Amino acid sequence: MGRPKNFEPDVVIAQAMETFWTNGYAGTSPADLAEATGVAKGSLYHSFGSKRELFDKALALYDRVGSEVTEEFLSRPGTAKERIRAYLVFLVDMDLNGPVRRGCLAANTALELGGRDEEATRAVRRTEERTIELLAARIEQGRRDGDVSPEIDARAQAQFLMNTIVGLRVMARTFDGPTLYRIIDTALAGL
Amino acid sequence: MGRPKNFEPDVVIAQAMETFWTNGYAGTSPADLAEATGVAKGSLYHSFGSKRELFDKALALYDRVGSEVTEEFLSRPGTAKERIRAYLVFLVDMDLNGPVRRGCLAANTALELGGRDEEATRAVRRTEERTIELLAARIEQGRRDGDVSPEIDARAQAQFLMNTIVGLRVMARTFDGPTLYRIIDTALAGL
DNA sequence: CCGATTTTTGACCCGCAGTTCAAGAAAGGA
DNA sequence: TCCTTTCTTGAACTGCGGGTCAAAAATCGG
Repeated sequence: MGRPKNFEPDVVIAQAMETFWTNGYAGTSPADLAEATGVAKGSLYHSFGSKRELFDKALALYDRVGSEVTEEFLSRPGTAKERIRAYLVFLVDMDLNGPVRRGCLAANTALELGGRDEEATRAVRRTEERTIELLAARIEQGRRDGDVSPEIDARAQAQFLMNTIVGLRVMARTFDGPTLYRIIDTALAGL
Repeated sequence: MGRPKNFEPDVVIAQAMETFWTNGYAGTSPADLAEATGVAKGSLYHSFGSKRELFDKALALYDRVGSEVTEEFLSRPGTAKERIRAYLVFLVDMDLNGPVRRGCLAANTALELGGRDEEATRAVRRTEERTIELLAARIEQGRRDGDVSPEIDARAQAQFLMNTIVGLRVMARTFDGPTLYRIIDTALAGL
């Protein structure tokens, strides 16, 4: 009972995520969120409590969607190296083709709030860990399939790739496509 | 003539740099700068014009100091791989040992202002380019010395290393020392 | 010592960020 | 229909961020 919500909370969270992604946490005002979602400020506070709590929901959504995309990319047919390259290229292209280069929400948050904000730091780390797991699993599978050398330490390699990804998404702010693609090639030379 | 300045502009810029480095551009208020420098707000505005202009000076200083340190590290005796490893370890340790993990001012700025702020983006890119040059030159020298394979493309390798550095300085916000050192090892395996 | 020049400084201003709130609107139940 | 509950919304409030200013304080040349 009571008056029904006249918006889909999940949709609003998704719109908020986009806004935070583009403008950063501090760079997004309640007014921005109201405009982006079409929901009045007061109503947002009523439903989500605070800007901060809404941001947490946005981070969680980003984590879910991100790991789905990663899984999807890595599970398609091909060698480990091929699939991982396709994934990295996809990430870079996402930045290059967008109207604004916004990088990775998790990495952006790590830089903006990392160390200063307990909860945000944990959320970011969770997202990174999960990606590392997925990469490590795919490399492991490559070893079983025989397209990855048994010398390779899957987890170490996955952590290194995670580092490369984070780097790329920051470098995408300042460097051009060819340079970024060349970095991908060099990073994957060891696989 | 006129009343002499009560402070060393270079010292104030250095103190401002530290503050921006720790708290970010948006996260640093004029009041913070006044407290960090011991100079009253009005006086800072009189001398530097605006928060933004002071930040530009801070970025320029960071660039100068950074390239000196890089040069210093790479020019010591040893193979290219040894010297570059020492440099990467130094950067990581800097973050790990500090009271707060603040990463790299240039990378932080790339994320905070990159794409949105013309001047800042250029400054960051300048710093990154310079580092790449220094790394490429050292690798080139390694090739001449015979400790680097002639197969290696010095510039591509340098860009890749720059990417690794940027990644490390973001990952330092969320990951522990051993993981970061392992990433360095993996990244340098190809040299 | 006086005026010209340059700094110093806290007080002051404007606007906006983040939040709260009171009044009203839309449901369902008795 | 009226009451309760839940949601909606713009108005209003508080605090602070970035910046300006007027008056006082150093310094120097004449």
